[in-house]
Amino acid sequence: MTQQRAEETRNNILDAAIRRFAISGYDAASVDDICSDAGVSKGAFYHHFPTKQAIFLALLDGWLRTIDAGLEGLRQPTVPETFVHMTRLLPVIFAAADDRLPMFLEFWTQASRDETVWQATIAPYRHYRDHFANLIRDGIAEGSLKQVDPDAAAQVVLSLAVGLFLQGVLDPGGADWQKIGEESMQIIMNGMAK
Amino acid sequence: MTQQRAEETRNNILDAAIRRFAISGYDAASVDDICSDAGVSKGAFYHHFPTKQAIFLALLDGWLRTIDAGLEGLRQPTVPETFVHMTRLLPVIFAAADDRLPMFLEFWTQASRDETVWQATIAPYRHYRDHFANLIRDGIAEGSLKQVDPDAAAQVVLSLAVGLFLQGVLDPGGADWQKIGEESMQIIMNGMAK
DNA sequence: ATAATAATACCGACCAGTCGGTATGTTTTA
DNA sequence: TAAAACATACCGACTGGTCGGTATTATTAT
Repeated sequence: MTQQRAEETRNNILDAAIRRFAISGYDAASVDDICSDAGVSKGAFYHHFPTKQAIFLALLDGWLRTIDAGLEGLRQPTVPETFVHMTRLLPVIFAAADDRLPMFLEFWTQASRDETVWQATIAPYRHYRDHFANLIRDGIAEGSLKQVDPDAAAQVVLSLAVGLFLQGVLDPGGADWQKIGEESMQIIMNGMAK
Repeated sequence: MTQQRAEETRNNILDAAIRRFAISGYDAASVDDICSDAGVSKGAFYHHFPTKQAIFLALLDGWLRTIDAGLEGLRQPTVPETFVHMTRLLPVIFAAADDRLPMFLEFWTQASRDETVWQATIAPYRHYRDHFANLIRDGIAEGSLKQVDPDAAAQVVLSLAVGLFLQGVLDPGGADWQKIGEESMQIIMNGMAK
């Protein structure tokens, strides 16, 4: 029960920051905004986070953990099935974190300009690519995929995922993204299947 | 020959704006920055553009015209070949407009928050999707593609393009994007080919 | 158990500087 | 000379971050 209040305050600040960044963007969202939204003073803010960027990185870190967790334990009988099954994550992601989605654009935008943010944002994608590449290697080994270049193929999957995600964020009503996602993956797996 | 000087000034402002937005982002790039970079006074700026957003939209408009122009006249003997050939645009886009690329992130970020920018940024993607869908319909008609849902398949292509582009912007050295692009499209076409 | 002490959490006024935009004046062009 | 093009000076609102000080909680001594 030590720092219960402190942790609550910290979470309030994080939640408010998500909201504000999503609405106004990183630059436009002022620390004062975040504080008043969180019902907390500026002093409290700078007690918990050294800079404005620090809270941004904290949010990013939380997101990556969420995705990592989602990618575990969805293995299916065959590798192509596993990939297709993966698209089931899409509606979950979209639904469970509706207001957070614009944050990703913030992550990417900041990453293109700030080396620190870049390291924290982009580097993990290479981790996902490796993950996919290993899956594809398994598929080749089990005979369900033909002998494609695993790294290139993994990149294809990753690009598609990123593209789907970005469009889903920007144009939620533009298509049935769950359906598109599943069909996309199906087509790609068709193209690589033996 | 009336407004020759005026047009030159206008172009200087536009060029400087591209540079500044790419470096610092829309919010952080100040009008003063743009003006001094363009070697022009603030009065001149507001003589040519009513607001800061107006110059942003002007840049966006120019970009969409460029892409539209690039998509013309690359028709190949068959539809799958046409799509694969399309990936040849990638290095051209990347090379010819290196410093402008981060601007796209700005476009997307702004679009997620501003209805006006959204209309100007996202709506055109539906236009591209229709373009792709028509191509796919042609492919089905000519017998090179099997009977996929044209709209869904077009969305796949578009998502892949967006994903490739975004990753290329964020991580230029992370992969050989030209190669990845070509192989991706190849895989997708394999998945849809008859 | 309780008082004393120390550490943490929090407050809000304040700073120096920046922002987009305007008002007004000067120069260039037709 | 009238209008268009450009320059300069300036405004009020707002920025991220600091700082002196105050509650609140945890630790230790008695």
